[in-house]
Amino acid sequence: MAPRSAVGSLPDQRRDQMLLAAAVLISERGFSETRIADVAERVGASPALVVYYFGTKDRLLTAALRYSETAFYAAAEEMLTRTRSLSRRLESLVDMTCVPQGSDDVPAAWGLWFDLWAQAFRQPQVEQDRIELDQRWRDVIERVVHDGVDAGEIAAVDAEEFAVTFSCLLDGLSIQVALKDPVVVPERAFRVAMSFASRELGFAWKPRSSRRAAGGAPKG
Amino acid sequence: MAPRSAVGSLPDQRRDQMLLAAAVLISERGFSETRIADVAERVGASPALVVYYFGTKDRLLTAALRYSETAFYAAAEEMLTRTRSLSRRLESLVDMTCVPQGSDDVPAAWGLWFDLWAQAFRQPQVEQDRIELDQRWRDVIERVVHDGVDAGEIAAVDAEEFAVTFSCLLDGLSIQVALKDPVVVPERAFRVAMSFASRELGFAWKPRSSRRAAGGAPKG
DNA sequence: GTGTGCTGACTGACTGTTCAGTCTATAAAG
DNA sequence: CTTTATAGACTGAACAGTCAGTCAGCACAC
Repeated sequence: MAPRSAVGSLPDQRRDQMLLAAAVLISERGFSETRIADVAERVGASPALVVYYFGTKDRLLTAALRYSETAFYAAAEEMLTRTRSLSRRLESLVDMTCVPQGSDDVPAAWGLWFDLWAQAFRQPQVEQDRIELDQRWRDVIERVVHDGVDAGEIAAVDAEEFAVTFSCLLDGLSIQVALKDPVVVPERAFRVAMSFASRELGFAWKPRSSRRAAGGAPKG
Repeated sequence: MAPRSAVGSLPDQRRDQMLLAAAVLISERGFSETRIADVAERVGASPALVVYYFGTKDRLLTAALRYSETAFYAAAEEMLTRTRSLSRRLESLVDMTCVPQGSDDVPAAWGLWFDLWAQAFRQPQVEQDRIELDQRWRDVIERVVHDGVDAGEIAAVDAEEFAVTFSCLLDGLSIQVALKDPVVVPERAFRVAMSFASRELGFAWKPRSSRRAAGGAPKG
């Protein structure tokens, strides 16, 4: 099927398959409800093989968490290379966190965040990982702001302080959206986040009349 | 020990003991890591008795979640009766969410939030409960703002919009604090939240030079 | 004696992990 | 080219521990 020596050995592919499968399952069912037999079945292998690769269930699941979060940030940074305008960039960032998306590629689904937080709250190792990941996220925001200043789109501001505040606001908004709060629907979360940013940074922004239909993720 | 017919029958007391114990344990270990036997041991009863009262583990745990969240909002509303000034009220609300507290009375600890969210994301019944609870929280904020307007402390604003934004910001900040992010320490979370509120609502607010040492709560 | 609070002992199901051993492929030896 | 050896990927089956939930019955109140 796949060219053998394309990139990554066969075992490496297996590993990634398992991590992806685990990430999807965690997102759907939750960390503790994910059985290693489930992961095995999803990649067409025996449970023993999963253990063979990861040694223990915990290591598999935390690796899966890292795997997909890393993918999420990679996607964010990749987006920045395609988009240059400050407002467009911020819109994309908000989209990534506050708008339902059912991509199978990047299962940075909300379910994962909840379990990542719960895990980070109790496991020191995960706690450290999360801190680094979140710092990276704030760095992305900060850089976007600095670029906007450098490009003359906005006046100078305290980018770090903005990044802290904005990232927290996004977290809070995405929680409401993820938990289907009828008051904080995706369009509103988007509008709240963007109008906050435009107010704080001082650029003009108007909500588009109608954004992409607020559909549930495609899902099954 | 306790007067038998003080308030609530003996069984009612038992029930509450169990709910409290369960809440504490969930906060410490997490929802799925909390065993019926643990709860039983903590109240000095047999595991069978816990089942006798709640029928099933799931019912116990979700009831415990509801129990402590309700207690949290009750405490918030009680605070409002003691405090009248807008800024003081907001400070108290921020304190309740963003400052570490180890009260045994109100175990609305952060661990519970993470598990409540994870549960709400997957269980429709819990989802509904959480929505109602959060609406209540926004109502508290909204009322505080309205009172401030009525008392002439601030000019009229869109209180509902503020409540949505502010509650989300608080959620995000409290996550960082709970997960011990070195960049968002409690004092900073407090300052970010309050300066946001003062900016949006238009009242004067200055960070106190040094707030209560960022540390352990008074404890029992 | 009837009901309620309560328990100890038990079990049935689940599931992470182990292990002995199979299969395939590449490498070395003859 | 054939045979043998070695390693790594992989599996089926069993093990061992955990735990939610059951049940028969005890104690005490009314």
